[in-house]
Amino acid sequence: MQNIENILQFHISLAFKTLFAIEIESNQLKLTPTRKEFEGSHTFTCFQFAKQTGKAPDALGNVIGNYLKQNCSEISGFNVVKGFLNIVLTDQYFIHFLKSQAQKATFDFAPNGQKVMVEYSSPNTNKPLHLGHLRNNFLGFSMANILKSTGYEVVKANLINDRGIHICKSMLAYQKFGNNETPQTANLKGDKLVGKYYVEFDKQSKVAKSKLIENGVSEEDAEKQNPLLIEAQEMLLKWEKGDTEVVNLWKKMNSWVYDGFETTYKTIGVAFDKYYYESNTYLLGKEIVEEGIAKGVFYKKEDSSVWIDLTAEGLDHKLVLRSDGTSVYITQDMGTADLKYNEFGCNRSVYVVGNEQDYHFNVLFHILKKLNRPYANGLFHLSYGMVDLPSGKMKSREGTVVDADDLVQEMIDEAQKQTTELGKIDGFKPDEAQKLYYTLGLGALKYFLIKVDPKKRMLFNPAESIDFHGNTGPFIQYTHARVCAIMRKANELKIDYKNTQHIDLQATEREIIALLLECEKVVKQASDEYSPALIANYVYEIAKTYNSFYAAVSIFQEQNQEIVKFRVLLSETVAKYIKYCLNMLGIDAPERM
RNA sequence: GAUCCCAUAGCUCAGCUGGAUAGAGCAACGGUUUUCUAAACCGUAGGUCUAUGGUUCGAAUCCAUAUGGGAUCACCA
Repeated sequence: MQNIENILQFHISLAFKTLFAIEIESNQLKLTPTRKEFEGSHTFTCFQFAKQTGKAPDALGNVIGNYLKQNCSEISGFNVVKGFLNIVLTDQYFIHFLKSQAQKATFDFAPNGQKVMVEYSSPNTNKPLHLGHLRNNFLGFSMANILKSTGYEVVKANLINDRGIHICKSMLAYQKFGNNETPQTANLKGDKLVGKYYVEFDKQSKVAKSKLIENGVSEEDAEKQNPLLIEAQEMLLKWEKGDTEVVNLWKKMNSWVYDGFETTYKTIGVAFDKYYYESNTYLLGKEIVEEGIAKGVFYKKEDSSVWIDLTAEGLDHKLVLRSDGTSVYITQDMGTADLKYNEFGCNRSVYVVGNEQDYHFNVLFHILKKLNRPYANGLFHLSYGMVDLPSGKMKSREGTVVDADDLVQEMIDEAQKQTTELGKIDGFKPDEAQKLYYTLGLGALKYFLIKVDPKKRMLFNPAESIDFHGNTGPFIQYTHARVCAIMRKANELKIDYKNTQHIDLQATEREIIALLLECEKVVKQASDEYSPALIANYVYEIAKTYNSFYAAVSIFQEQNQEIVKFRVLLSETVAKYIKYCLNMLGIDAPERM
């Protein structure tokens, strides 16, 4: 069945052609949802066509409205208010649409033959995951689901930053102060144990630094002369040379961290198809530098450092290789981009990375375009804002981070508290109840982090637990569970709702179906614009409108059996849409709560 | 110094590819349950859309400038 918006646009375009001999492309005719206070579901704005048709907006609306009413069987009527043509669809069309949706096994788009990689999470192995990582993980996982739903073949990748000076800091502190403790002996998750030594390094190096300053060394020199930092740098050199002792320690501590991360990933419900490790990729990209010089994209300075001039793009001159021939970050990112493409051949590639790296990715993408990489035009940086606390930015060294595992547990506990208070788990087995707390706690957390436009920074107040009422995950989950209760009763009563006949609809019923008509467009937009938030806000709209309907009418008390059937069908379809949308966000839709 | 992002109700956010009287949730106040799940629903109140100018039939939305907040740019990662 063809999309109603296209049908309307087609007929409006035809109206312009027939009535005014004006050719307007269908997709130039913008339709907006009709405001609630007017009758209709789609609105066509006439102002912009007043001049070329020589008619006042109101008159134009009437002429087109009449044409549509006579020529388009999906339209039952129209009204014109101050130049806005509000189009009223027939109830038959709404019901027909509902029935067609009820038959669908899935709302996924047909495969489009394109392949996309979504790189997200990408943690450092020197400290545990925190709230900021959760935003990244939920956005990335959700984005992968949305792309998959719109027809892409998706590869979820995690590029783990497992080497570098920050890792050596944890290693050094462990070596000095760790007494060979292990996650088992310390009874700590592996990532937490390693993180503990990262903090310890910072603490000890501050002590060492202030001692130097006491002895008359300047602030700046004390930083450079700090013996702990020097040792860490030496350790990094040893690692690069493959020193057995250092490498073994590195392997041991990283394996602890990976165990810890896997536990967290499993809990928060994210997964990856491919892991990349910087220890394997940090040397990549040098041959691309050579290639770039040969192509004249890069230039070499006298000190043999290599640069790119991006002033024409409004950026700067940017270093791509140091004078000593060693890589910088962007060198390996070029190499990794090639590696990914050679391995998976994705024509699109999404990097879910915080907005502090906006400039970096801007440069990287410009470089890859200049190097004529076949995948260059499909690159996208899904940049997201920081999660701030009321006190400001989270800082791991200052202990002001909200730990991911702790927060998840708090959410589950809060779900348990609220569920128990409401007395909603009668008849639940203990493990079912536990699963529900988990589903609701995670649902609240994920929705909270996803509903905000990714590019905006957002505020999290630890003093106020994340809400379970209003515009929240549990509200939407609740609506789903409500419908499931309806369906259980409908099945009990053996209502043959799939076979619903044509009836007259209520305004609120039309409103719901009009929303469902929007779904495809919203999902497409979320996919094209890389914004899971659009789906979050959309599914909330559905839940809210359905709850309004639910309170306004009675389904099973209704005398007319055809109306009962219709309402059950409407309810079932709403539940399917809610579940579909929530699942794209990585949120489960419970059947009871 | 340069560049980028952000600013909407007391709070948290939608709306931003120009359209009708700027919307939700939370918090506040009032109401709704012998009926399908009240984590809900209905209502009241709450706004100089940071400011000024411009573009036009029409600006929260586009442009310019200013203010405030954040981030980035170094042979750092």
